[in-house]
Amino acid sequence: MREQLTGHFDAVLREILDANGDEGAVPEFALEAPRNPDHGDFACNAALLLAKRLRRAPRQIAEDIAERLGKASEAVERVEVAGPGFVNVWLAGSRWQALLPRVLEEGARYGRTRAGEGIRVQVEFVSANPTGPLTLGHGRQAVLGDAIARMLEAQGYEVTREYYFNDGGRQMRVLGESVRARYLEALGLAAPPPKGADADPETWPEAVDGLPIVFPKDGYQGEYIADLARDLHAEHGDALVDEPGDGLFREVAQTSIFGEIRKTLASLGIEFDVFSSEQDLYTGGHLEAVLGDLRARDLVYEGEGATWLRASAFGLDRDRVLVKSSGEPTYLLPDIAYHREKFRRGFDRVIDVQGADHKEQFPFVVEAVGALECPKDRVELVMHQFVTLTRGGEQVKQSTRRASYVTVDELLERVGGDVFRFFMVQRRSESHLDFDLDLAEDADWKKNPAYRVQYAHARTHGIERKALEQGVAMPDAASVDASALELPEEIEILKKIAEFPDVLERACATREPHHLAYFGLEVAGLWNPYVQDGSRHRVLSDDSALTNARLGLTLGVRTVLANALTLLGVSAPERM
RNA sequence: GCGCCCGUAGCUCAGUUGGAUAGAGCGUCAGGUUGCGGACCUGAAGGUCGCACGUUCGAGUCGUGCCGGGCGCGCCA
Repeated sequence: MREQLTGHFDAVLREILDANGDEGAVPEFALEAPRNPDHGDFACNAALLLAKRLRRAPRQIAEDIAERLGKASEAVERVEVAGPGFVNVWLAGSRWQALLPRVLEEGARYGRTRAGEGIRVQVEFVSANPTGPLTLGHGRQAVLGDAIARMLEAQGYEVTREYYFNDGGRQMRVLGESVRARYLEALGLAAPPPKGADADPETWPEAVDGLPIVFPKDGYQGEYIADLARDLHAEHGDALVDEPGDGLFREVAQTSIFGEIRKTLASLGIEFDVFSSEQDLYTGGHLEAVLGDLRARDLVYEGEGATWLRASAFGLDRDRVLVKSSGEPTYLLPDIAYHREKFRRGFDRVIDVQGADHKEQFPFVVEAVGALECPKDRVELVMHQFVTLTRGGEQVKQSTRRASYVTVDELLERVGGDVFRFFMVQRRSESHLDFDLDLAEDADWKKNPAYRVQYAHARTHGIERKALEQGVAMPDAASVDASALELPEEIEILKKIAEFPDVLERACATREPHHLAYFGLEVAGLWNPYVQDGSRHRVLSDDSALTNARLGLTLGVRTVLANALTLLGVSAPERM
């Protein structure tokens, strides 16, 4: 509908420019639905943009546009010049009503496009190292990344969801050592690390009660580590006393924790297509290759016993270590190698979803792969800020170090996957997210935004159930006739339904799924009061034409709500 | 100190490539309903868009400088 009108405007502006002997291009004008309905269905600012160029008053140009436009299209019911020179357009009322058969026809496809057909895009997200359960930050990222992937799929892109984890470096060794320490504690051969006031590792004694503290100072203190150690003790007795932390302990811990992470993701309904590990890059010889290629471009040098990336050559503020003096790579080198592999695997577009704490390092990776002839402008970063948890009006303190943080699992247990997802995706990703646990646990659909949208959807099924009880058939695309929809609130709902494709397109293009959440809330905000106020407009009445139209509206509302919720990974229940 | 993000109603937050009178939910207040359910309706108040300059027909939106909050600035990942 808007495309058509844009075309009309384009043609009219061409005429006007020609009439003025101006052969320049038609300016990029805006044609949008104004907030204020008194300003028409669409408003165009073209006259304002042309005022200077044509040296005429904007209102005068607007009058010209309005006059020509009226003749150009039958879909236009009324054109008006307003304000400083806006051209406001009213479409014939039937235009909105004519939308309904199309929406019912397309159903789950409504809003989808094929814009991305044949384009391969990788979305890398979560990518948490298997050293512990997923935190709320990971949870936000999981929901965000998956929603972005879903939106891209809805636009026809060929999407690969990928999870990358570091299993080659120090962190995993520390993990193994932590489990080993707990194992030795279980055997009575080691003392646990001090707690409470003496918790600072720098002040730990060598031994307590004659037992050495073998727990690493930067070890993982979570209870799950002790659980793993107890399991190993139960299975192997004391047979592992001489086992190094970096061996069996590490492997068992990694496998077990990764299993838990995947279980958490599965309960959120998230499945990855590919898991990539740092270890694969080692065994494939990719690190040496990258290092050699960077060296060939004089981007690597030795200093202080380490190997450095000459990042200052890219205009970045400092150089970075690629290989430590110990001979071990930092995370940066595998990261560069990994990103080069992304392009070698044929992705046209690469999206990295990461927490704000990783943002600083992104340019180093991008510039490095760019120097290796990769199309660096096709890598983009979607950054998200952290999550805080509020309960009873107070922030719940989270401390990774003391392993006293709320996990995704714990929250899922309390509020369920749908509420979790909706809350996590409701905010712009670059804003802090305050997860209000009281609100999330509130079962009241009037208050809890996730339920408000779901309930609006369930209500459309409630109406259908009642219709069937009364022997009234639901209309379909062929039998629906929306012309009886004349009330302002009904036209408003139709307009909102018409917006959906634009909302999806924008949300997808900007990688901002929160627009879909707000769209759902807006639809619910129109639909719930409409249904509630059955005294003024009952859907089911004696007037069969009106009933048909309102049932059609019901199905239209259902369609956009179901589609929006599905794109967010939130279920669209038939009853609540 | 430097870099990035944020600052909009009492609270949590939206605000479409710069557009007309800045919005939603919750909370507050005032009326109306109390019929069965966890979930009733209507309306109102509430704003110097952190501050100040600048860009222009027009700034919450763009630029510069301050103020306040968060994150980052390792041979950690």
